[in-house]
Amino acid sequence: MNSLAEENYLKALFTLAAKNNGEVSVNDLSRHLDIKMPTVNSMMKKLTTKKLVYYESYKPLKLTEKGKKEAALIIRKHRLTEMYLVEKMNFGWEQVHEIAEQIEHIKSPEFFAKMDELLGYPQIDPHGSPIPDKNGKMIWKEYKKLSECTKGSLVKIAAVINTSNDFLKFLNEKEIHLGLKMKIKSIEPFDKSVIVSYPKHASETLSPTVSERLLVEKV
Amino acid sequence: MNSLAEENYLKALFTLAAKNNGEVSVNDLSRHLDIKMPTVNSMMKKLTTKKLVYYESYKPLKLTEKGKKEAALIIRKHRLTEMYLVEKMNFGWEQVHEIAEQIEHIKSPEFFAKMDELLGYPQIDPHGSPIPDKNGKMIWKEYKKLSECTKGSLVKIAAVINTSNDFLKFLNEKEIHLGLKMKIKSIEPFDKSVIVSYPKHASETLSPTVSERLLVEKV
DNA sequence: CTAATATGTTAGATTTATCTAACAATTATA
DNA sequence: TATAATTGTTAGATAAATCTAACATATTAG
Repeated sequence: MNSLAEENYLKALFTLAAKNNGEVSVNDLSRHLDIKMPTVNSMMKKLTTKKLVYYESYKPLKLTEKGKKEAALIIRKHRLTEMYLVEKMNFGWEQVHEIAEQIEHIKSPEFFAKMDELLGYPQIDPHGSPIPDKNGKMIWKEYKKLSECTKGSLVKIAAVINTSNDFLKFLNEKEIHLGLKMKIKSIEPFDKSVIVSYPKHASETLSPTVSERLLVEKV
Repeated sequence: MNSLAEENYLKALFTLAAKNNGEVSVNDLSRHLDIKMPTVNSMMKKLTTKKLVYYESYKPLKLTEKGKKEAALIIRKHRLTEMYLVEKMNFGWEQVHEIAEQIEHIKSPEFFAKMDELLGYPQIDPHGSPIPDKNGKMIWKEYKKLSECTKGSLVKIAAVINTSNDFLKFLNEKEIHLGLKMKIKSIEPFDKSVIVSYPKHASETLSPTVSERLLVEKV
């Protein structure tokens, strides 16, 4: 079992690696965690003996497969918690990060399995970030909300957040489905409505309520 | 801010003190926490310098007012968590203790305030144990479920668990209210129904569903 | 009331996670 | 390319929470 400190190093390695094609420097980690380099250095030796990190002096740090899996499971707990707090406890997104930073270290598979169940086994969180499954596997895309895209871009619908029946019915009526490609014609400056076009629909206006719930990828 | 270890000592002191009129020995604590006496001894010195415990060599340990308050707040978090897990996440009572032991250490007043709100500000948990309020104040009785009482005993209704409208309506119809005194005439051996008598009701049969939700005190 | 037993204390060691100071290797730059 | 700047490592110190061994005080029993 990993300590709280070890878990934080694993998580940091995982997220930093995502930005730097799998390689992380001691200095990056040190700054990211606000922990001095010698401390990071010795923790890396420790994680190496635990086969979680692959480390050679003066070379970049890499997570082993085991390390990646354990990190993904912590991130899973973090994202499930955030989503649970927002969806089931009515917190605002800006409030949940700090709480999730603590709850992600709770040791209880049942607790997170229950959250997962109550949330309907989501694969993507409402920021468009993937939620690893209980084996640490995840979709390797980071999606963007339609509401965050810029005028002129061509995007593909990748996922939908908070699939209430009413929302799904709405999408059906508008003939919006996964994989659909659409072009952003313009964005209404006043209320941030997004005006899009796609096959059989030369111009549709999507309110922020809708564009916040559609996750897309650039094409 | 207290460390996780310190919080566990405070909680243990509080619960042990409840059984021994406020005084706890180093040995009791040591056995209860499964931590060796010298460790407990030095932690008590530390908590004394933090004004949480009053300690003199070879004398029993006592929590200060400050210590009692901080302990009560941890117990509040524990009991709210247990209740939340059962009522809102469909856990069984036997599953929640371990999870609550971890969640009680989460630092986030907002998180527990939200649980409290979603549970309707309960003052007593479904075991009949009081839940301290956010100032650490609590009702100083431990109630028993009616279902746990024995034949012949005279009891007073002290609290009601899980106050659904249907249940309150039922109690109204039967003229059962807080403060009502009733005698337990007998207990049906087969299904554990409780047969009671009280003013204007010479004999009422209460099913386990009901007797599990009525908390009483002996008179 | 003494001796045996139980309880409590002190001293010093260990582990984990952190730090600072000093030194070494690598990378960037003049 | 030589040197300066950055990055990484080693050595040793510190604080928290635990332990064991040895000793001291209290309590209980004969």
